[in-house]
Amino acid sequence: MTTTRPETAQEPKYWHLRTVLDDALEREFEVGEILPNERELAARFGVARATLRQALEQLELEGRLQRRRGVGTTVAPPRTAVSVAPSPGTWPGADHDGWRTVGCAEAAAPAQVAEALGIAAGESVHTVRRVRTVGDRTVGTEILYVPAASVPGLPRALSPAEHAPAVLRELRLLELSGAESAVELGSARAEDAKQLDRLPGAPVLVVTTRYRAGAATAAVAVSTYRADTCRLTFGDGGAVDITHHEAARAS
Amino acid sequence: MTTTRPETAQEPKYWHLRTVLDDALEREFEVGEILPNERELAARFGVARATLRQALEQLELEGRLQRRRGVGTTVAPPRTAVSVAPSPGTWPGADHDGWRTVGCAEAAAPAQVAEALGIAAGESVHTVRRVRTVGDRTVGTEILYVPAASVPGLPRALSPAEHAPAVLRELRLLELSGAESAVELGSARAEDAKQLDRLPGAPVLVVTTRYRAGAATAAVAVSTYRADTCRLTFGDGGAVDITHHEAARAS
DNA sequence: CAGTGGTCTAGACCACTGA
DNA sequence: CAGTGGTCTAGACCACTGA
Repeated sequence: MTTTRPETAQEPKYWHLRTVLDDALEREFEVGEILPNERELAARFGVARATLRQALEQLELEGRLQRRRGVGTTVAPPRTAVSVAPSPGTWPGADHDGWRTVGCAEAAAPAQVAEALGIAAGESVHTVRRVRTVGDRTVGTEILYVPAASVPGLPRALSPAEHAPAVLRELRLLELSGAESAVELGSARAEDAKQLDRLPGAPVLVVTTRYRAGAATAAVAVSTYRADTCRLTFGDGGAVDITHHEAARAS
Repeated sequence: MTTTRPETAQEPKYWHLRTVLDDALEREFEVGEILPNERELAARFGVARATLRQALEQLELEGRLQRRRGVGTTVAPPRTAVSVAPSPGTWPGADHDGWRTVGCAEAAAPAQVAEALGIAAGESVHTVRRVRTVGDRTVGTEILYVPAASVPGLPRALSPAEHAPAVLRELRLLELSGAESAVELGSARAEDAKQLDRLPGAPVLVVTTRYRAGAATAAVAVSTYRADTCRLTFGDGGAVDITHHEAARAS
């Protein structure tokens, strides 16, 4: 038996498949086009379906494919650029920042949240839930934690519909002295997954932002974006459009 | 047959397992501690090894576990905070920015790189390769593309050892007018994977940064960080330490 | 209800590590 | 060389979609 590429004999089958499929996608498929089904593709490449699926998973993770149960696998459009921490000096909840409020509650701060906010566990915190949509797609969800102490002027008796707007309005009365963000990889919890139209465990980019007013932390936001379809942009613009995929080929 | 939780009967087994393991890690294990091997764990939970592995993969993706072939699975330490785009107005290659140069070459710009740089394909570009280490761990790799036109004062005949330092030095002579970054999920190519001590296809956070001098793009950097072990920080500090894992529990 | 992707099994064998 | 995680197979069945 001879192999055509003895030097790459070590390469896992699924990784090689990924490359082959990736090239084929670029050459022979249009965005939105539907691929042959998995059983068909596996047979065509002479591998088990599980192996084929490993390759597809990679490509989906990289934003090249989109798979939907009961429907099929399609070629994904380029990732959506989502601007994060857009204009310095801006509190969350500006009028047209792309977010839509879906709920708000007041409760005692769990330990981890309290720690991030620099308050005692159990102190009262407003929890504003928001979703971000681009076109008609939900690309991100967010939980914004605002200590009750940050918004002392908040009226008492608020209707559920008035709660979130009031909290955000009060927040804007504070002078924002700075904000820091961190980005890391996570997996979608059941609730987020449903809102993002993904299965639980889907890879997400988690952005944690701390908003400061004076020396204190006035609020903390935890935002969750679909990792397969989003590219998070920081700084003045988001125009850079070299993807990892293309850059790697170039190297 | 009755299930103890009829309302969660729909939950995939591997997802439930992930949760159970995650709780067990927090309660019964120390950072660095080694877990029972996969065959043992699968037997203990009464699932196939493949199913157990799906749960472990999730936890590794989330930075909770570290798996090494031939060694075992250990509880991972908290993610390393890596500062990205640290001080505004700073070119890459400052003296102590955590990067170490590992090579430099000059070649014709491939199409994608040329486009990002705003130059014609085939124009000459210096390609500086660097790695970033924290402690003795390589957490990131980078390719910095600098058009030859950006560094006109570069001496001719340079020894390989002098090439990269000279390019970075020339770059610092330009006035930096701004920089934009984008973060997205990718998978490690063979070369990056080796440097990051991961297998090909490992999830990485890809940061693409465009450095501007005047209206032109003076350089583009593509940095690749281990997604399992890194948390990328933007802005003044990186002190926010709510992880997705903990925030989700709190919600 | 046909067709799709998602989950799960039981098993074999390979690549790698460190004693 | 024993023990670990990584790869791969062949198959069954489930959940979901849209005609």
